[in-house]
Amino acid sequence: MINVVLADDHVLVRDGIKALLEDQTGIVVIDEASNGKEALEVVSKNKPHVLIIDIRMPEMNGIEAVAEIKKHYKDVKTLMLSMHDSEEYVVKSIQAGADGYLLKGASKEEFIKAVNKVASGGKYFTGDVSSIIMNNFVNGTATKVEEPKPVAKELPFKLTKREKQILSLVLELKNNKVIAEELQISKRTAEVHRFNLMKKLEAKNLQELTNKAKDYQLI
Amino acid sequence: MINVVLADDHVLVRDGIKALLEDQTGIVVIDEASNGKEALEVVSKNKPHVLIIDIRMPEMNGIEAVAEIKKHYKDVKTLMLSMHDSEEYVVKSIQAGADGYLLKGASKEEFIKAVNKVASGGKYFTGDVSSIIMNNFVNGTATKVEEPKPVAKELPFKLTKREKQILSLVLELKNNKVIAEELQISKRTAEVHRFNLMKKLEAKNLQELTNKAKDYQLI
DNA sequence: ATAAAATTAAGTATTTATACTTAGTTTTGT
DNA sequence: ACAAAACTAAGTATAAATACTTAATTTTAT
Repeated sequence: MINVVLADDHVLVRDGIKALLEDQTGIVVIDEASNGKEALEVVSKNKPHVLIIDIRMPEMNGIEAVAEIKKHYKDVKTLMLSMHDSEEYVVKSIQAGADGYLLKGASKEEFIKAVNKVASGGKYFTGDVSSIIMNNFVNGTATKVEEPKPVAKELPFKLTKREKQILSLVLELKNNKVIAEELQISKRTAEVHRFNLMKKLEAKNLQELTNKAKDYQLI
Repeated sequence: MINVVLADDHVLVRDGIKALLEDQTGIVVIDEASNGKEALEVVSKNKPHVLIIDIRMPEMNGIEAVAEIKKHYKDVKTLMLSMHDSEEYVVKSIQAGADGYLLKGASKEEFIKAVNKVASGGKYFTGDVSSIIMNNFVNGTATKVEEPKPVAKELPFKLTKREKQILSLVLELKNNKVIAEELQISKRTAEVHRFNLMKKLEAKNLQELTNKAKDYQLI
């Protein structure tokens, strides 16, 4: 049985969520609060498994409340509720230590999934805010977190789109045959592009080509 | 109008997704592929806005395909499809540069939301995989970020001193003539060493040689 | 609409690399 | 001292890259 505390300043919203969750065996709403301060008190009294808390509330907002709670009751899981996918809210919620984030328009199924997930020690952030998370926190190989890149030399030439494409394949040490197959062009064409690249970069072998490509940051 | 390419090895799945998306104005499936290699070709030919790609496929899996595509067609957005929320798949997809991740059980609404989101330059990772993302990539106040472990593979062979010497020159993309001059040996000798290196590392081209050398940390 | 730029690809000759094999000459370990 | 391992390098045949040129399409910009 998962014990839940609901914090939202609108009774209607609390009732709605309660209805949504409670005809589901396994989840029970044991107490409620109508602002952040109250949420703190209720959590300290009841030690629920999960606190579902709205972000915009009077007295003390949900994010501040969660930051406090996470300091003192580390095993109370927290699920943020918000009207919109505000970047600021999402970022601050994560920094505060929230275990999940749902929009108020979430379906019953998603609500239940989220509560179960965070109760069992996982996280649940709705897909609607994934874009914000990825852009602000994740630097996967291909994602940007604004690296301070060294100054590139000025290009005394311009490469066409196709040439850049072929350059990148050449730099992977692929031979013309492979490049041709990959781009669905004739091997002879690949050769021409490679030849033009060598000319433009004034390289007389692959080694020089990679070096210049690095210098000009074509890499 | 958003142009989509679908890659999945099951025709039924493709048909299902197509049906799901196409009665929605604004999205059109312009081509299909049944494995990763084919996906590469189709993408190179059609330059779609979005590639929806299954992860488990024969020939070349979806993650490898996306990694390739992201290198050469940076503005083709990619949406991964997977049966389950496998940690490995999610992590590798993000590292490959995927723009989104959906489970096959996603609703029509979520599908359409995801396609629109990635097409417009955003990200869409379903809530079901948020836990994985948070645990692996996000270091909010309370989450851990793990260091990448550079574990070298065990060497199933031994390189001689001379071979290591020549390997390092080969990896600098120097040709046999240059290497021979540098080491004051005959070009033919350099060739033999290079040949033996290729054999030992089981590489069939320079590209594979550099990759294996990296794997075994001979670099 | 049309000129300029880009992409495509063939032709030709020369140089390198690849894929081996064989084999003579050092080094090195015990 | 002596066998094993390492280094050297030639032979041969095939495949690929290099270094160009020419030129037919296709795309892009004005």
